[in-house]
Amino acid sequence: MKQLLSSINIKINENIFLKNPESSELGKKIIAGSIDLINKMGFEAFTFKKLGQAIGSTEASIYRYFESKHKLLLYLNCWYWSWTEYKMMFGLANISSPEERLRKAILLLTQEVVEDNSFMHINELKLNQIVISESSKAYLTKEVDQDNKLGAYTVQKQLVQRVSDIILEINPTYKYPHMLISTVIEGAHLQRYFAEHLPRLTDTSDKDDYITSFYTELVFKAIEK
Amino acid sequence: MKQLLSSINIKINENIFLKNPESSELGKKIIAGSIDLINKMGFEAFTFKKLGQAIGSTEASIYRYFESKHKLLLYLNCWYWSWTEYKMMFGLANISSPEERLRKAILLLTQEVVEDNSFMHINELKLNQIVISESSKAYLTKEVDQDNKLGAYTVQKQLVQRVSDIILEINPTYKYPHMLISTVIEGAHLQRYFAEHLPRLTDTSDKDDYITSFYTELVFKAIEK
DNA sequence: CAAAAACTGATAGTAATACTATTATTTTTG
DNA sequence: CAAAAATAATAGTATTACTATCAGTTTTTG
Repeated sequence: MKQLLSSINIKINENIFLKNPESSELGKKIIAGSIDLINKMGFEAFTFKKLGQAIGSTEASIYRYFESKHKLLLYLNCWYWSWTEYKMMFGLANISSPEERLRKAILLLTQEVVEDNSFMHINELKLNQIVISESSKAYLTKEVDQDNKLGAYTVQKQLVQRVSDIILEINPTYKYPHMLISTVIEGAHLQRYFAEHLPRLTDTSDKDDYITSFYTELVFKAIEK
Repeated sequence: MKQLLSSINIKINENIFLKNPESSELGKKIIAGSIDLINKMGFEAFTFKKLGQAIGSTEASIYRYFESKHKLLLYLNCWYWSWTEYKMMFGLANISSPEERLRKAILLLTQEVVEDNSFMHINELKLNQIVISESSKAYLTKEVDQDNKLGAYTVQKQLVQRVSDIILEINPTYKYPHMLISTVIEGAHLQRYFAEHLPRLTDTSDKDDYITSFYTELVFKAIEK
């Protein structure tokens, strides 16, 4: 898997950047550095000036890659979901039972990212943290509709569609497959955040992965005929 | 209900404001005006200067009520959830069946706010929109833990606890009542946002309230013994 | 009812942010 | 190796998120 993934390069919608960060060393430093910095200081406090200092470059140079820090966040978000989609495609291949495929899909969507597959310059662990804490800021803005037109959320939609299709394979009459899956995706991230910062909004345990268990059970009961 | 609610005044945690906005005309204008403006332009573009202009006052005067626009958002959030808790308390009173209480609770948590009970200067409809689009920004920050210590999220926690207790009344062995309810609360808001801006992440229909139906079904199936 | 206290508005000021523009230098590539 | 492209260095602008000061007005309270 590690080998396999490392040889694939994740393609990001071209509308999101001005110059592809994968196309140069500086670009890669911008991505790696931003993952680091946003994780450390939060998206609000993060600036291109600070990023420039951190990676030994300048504000102006970074602006040649991304129009704004909001676009950079869209980029990271896109990357994360494309990466998740790849993991999903490989993870579900060769599983014939739709129930097993669904189970695996939920696992992939809800489990904690622990190992760093070290996708070159991208630390998936830190990126996962960012997606948990910051990604909703990528769409909860007055520019959603514009960004949506640019295709900034296409990958998420695809992912939701893909898993919804599995649900419909199992129960073709289930009425809310998209709602169910988007509830699981966003919910799982939120529950991880709550577990760390607002534990009374969730149920925690040291044992196994409560979050995955909860959502797996939830989905299978929901779609039961 | 309208009469009843109007006579109650919602008490907000004193740590959140510098001076209680309920204590003066200017304070009330700040709240009413901010609900209006944040709704119109989004939290990011909203500033105290613009608010001052909108309500015929000044930036400096507003800063005497709230330390920052973030604190003002916490205030609006607190107000909304306190209001929801009141609606819940009245709505659930005298219902003896825990199943019926749970059903009503889910309805109150997931339904669209349509009428404006006109709680004096507060437009609940607009406030509901703000909570949908902006409230996650109230906790997805690097200051969560501090704000949590101030008690900024106490009402939400209480609400989750209250509904969890109903679940446990129905099924005392259910393992994830808090996760289930916080998933419903946040999920319902998110689904409304998706329905408006990212419809492929949800399932829509013109007919009845799909969101309430979905979450009601989800919860009852989840807690089945 | 007078003095004190609190409140508000007006104005000014600061450091930082989110950019844009210009030019010089370095690197790439044909 | 020359032309083109990319980057660094620097400067500049409007706006933001505040803080500070002060004077006039209202409210409190002894």
